[in-house]
Amino acid sequence: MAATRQNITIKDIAHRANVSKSTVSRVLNGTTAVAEDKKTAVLQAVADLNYQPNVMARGLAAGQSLTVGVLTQNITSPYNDAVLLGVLQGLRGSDYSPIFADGSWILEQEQQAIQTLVARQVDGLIVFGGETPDETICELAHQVPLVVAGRNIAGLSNQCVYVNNFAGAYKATQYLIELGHKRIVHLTGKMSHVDAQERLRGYQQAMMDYGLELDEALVIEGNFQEQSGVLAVETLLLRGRPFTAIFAGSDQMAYGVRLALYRRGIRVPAEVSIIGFDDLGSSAYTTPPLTTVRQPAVAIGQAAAEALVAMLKAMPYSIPVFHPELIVRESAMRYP
Amino acid sequence: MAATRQNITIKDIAHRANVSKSTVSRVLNGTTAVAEDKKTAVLQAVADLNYQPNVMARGLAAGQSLTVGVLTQNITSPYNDAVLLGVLQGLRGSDYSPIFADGSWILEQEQQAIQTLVARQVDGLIVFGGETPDETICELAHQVPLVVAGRNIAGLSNQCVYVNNFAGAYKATQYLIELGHKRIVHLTGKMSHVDAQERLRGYQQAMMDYGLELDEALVIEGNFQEQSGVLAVETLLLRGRPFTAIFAGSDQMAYGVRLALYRRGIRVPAEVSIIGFDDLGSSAYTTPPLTTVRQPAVAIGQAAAEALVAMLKAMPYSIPVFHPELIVRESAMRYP
DNA sequence: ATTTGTTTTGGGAGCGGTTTCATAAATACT
DNA sequence: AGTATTTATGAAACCGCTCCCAAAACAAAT
Repeated sequence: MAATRQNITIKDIAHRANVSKSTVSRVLNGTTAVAEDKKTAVLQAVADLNYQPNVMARGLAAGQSLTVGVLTQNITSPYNDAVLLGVLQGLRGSDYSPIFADGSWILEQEQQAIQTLVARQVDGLIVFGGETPDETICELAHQVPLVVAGRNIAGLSNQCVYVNNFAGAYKATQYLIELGHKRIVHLTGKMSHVDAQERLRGYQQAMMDYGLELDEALVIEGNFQEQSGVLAVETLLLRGRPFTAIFAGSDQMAYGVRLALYRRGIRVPAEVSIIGFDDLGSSAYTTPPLTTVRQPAVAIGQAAAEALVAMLKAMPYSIPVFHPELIVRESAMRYP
Repeated sequence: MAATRQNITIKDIAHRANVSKSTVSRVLNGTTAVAEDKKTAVLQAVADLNYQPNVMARGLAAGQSLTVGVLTQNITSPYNDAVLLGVLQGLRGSDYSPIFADGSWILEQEQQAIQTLVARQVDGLIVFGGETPDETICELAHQVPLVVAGRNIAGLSNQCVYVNNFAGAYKATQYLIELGHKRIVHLTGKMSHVDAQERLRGYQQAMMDYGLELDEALVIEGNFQEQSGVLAVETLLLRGRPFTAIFAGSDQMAYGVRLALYRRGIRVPAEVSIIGFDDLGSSAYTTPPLTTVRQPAVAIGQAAAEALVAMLKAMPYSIPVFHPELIVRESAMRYP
């Protein structure tokens, strides 16, 4: 029933079952064969006393904590949240519990967070993005099993789970082009993030492949957030360069773009097409519903967690490749 | 620099500083006065060896784990995420680290999650909503310090942090009424949640206070998610009862409502006004920007965490009262 | 029946800290 | 100066569990 707080130990049940502590430990962990009768006696005692092993003692003795550290980055975007949810799901059922520490995209705080996690003897680490340089992470990877989510680190790519941003951006751009658009704006994320860089590359490649001009004025740097979307539109309008479509590097920015256009009375998609990136839950409910590139956020988190658990059990694991998928809804249409 | 994995113990630094383990422990915890010279020697050794105390060992010995358990409910809604972020922030700086377990709004799984947490000797618990009956939580509260977020439990209200849903709903409805609306729809959340019940009450009270008819047909049960918003509008239209405004029990449902109306070509707010509840980040960027009742999600989480930490330190604490605030944007207007 | 080989089982030494207790040193008091 | 107090410090017990090791129990083989 209710969790009885702090008391009965392995000793108690050893006594009650008339065996030694060692034997109790054995049946509990299944490390060695134990006579059937003693086994049931132990199990009975465990049930009777509602025994719960002390995880800390176990951890101390066995040298592992059965926890995995999760280094988050200021959980704030719906996308990250979804990945996190995936992690939780992926861990469920395993014996591991997640313990969080936040880095807030600030190098120093990240280091601090990692310290905290390591001091807590986490058995493994899941690292979300962050500002920590690749080499530092590689180094860290030698000291503790780790999986990186949402970031691809050179020399560690078999421990990274991410989607091909380049391909996703390419698809989005290609889609727009094939709809007849020629003056396509790309609103990037924060360019210090690899994701943003890759998406820009995908956009550029698609434009080039289709023989379209790469106009500098059509690329605007945002920061993944809504507000930068509205700013971008204002900048664009100010510049006066014509455009018929906007490919935003995140759904959130697409929302901002949408609103700014709405404010100016510019119809979507009749006058300007919009396409986003992420496919947040609410993107299916914007007006009009947003055409976007889906990143399977939950699946990514789950894969990361499962891979880590497999690593910890020294079992073979493989990280699936995640392909971004174009979700066609109603915010983009043929031009002219 | 990099976190050195698993090795130097208190013994090492005791040796290096030419003192006993006890003394090291003392200077580290400041439990007893220690001669100045030995103290600096210890500190020096700690610095030299980059010593990190083993949290599990410390926990075992001291009988506390310096972790707090967080019982989440299927992190999935942006609102919950924000509260969670607040918890993380509130814990930062304290010595406590959060460890998560998810209940998914499923009673059985919740129990399981709580078990897990308790087995890990968490020093305190933060409980998010959930299906666990009030009494069970009260009982639990006797066994482990705990704070409840987003739910008000009778007889435990000084350990609950939440907003006054009734007042928030009242405000929203009142606002609509004062704009001249008379046929106001209320789209509720899942009625098994107290929040939804309270909001409904607030709506009803406001209607009554202003002498407006309480038409059963104008109340529709949703489930907090977007889809139930579109369903609601369809139902409404089918019923054929006229209405000029919709007060949705969550922003997400408001999004759904907005889309359904858009589909039917019904203008917002010209023909129908919409008002939501929560004030999610993206609600400022919908078209039109959503008028809604703000719940200070992050602050709530933070308050919960801080209160818990205070409890654990046996310090006096008080949980601030959170007042929902009406955020007037553009989805509601005067009628006629 | 004795020896050899296999399981089972209990005893006990850690794991890395904290904390009680007793001792040694330092300070106070008569 | 001698005794009573008050610190500062180290030794050792303990937290609850795992796991090595050797003793015990049982089987098989000579």
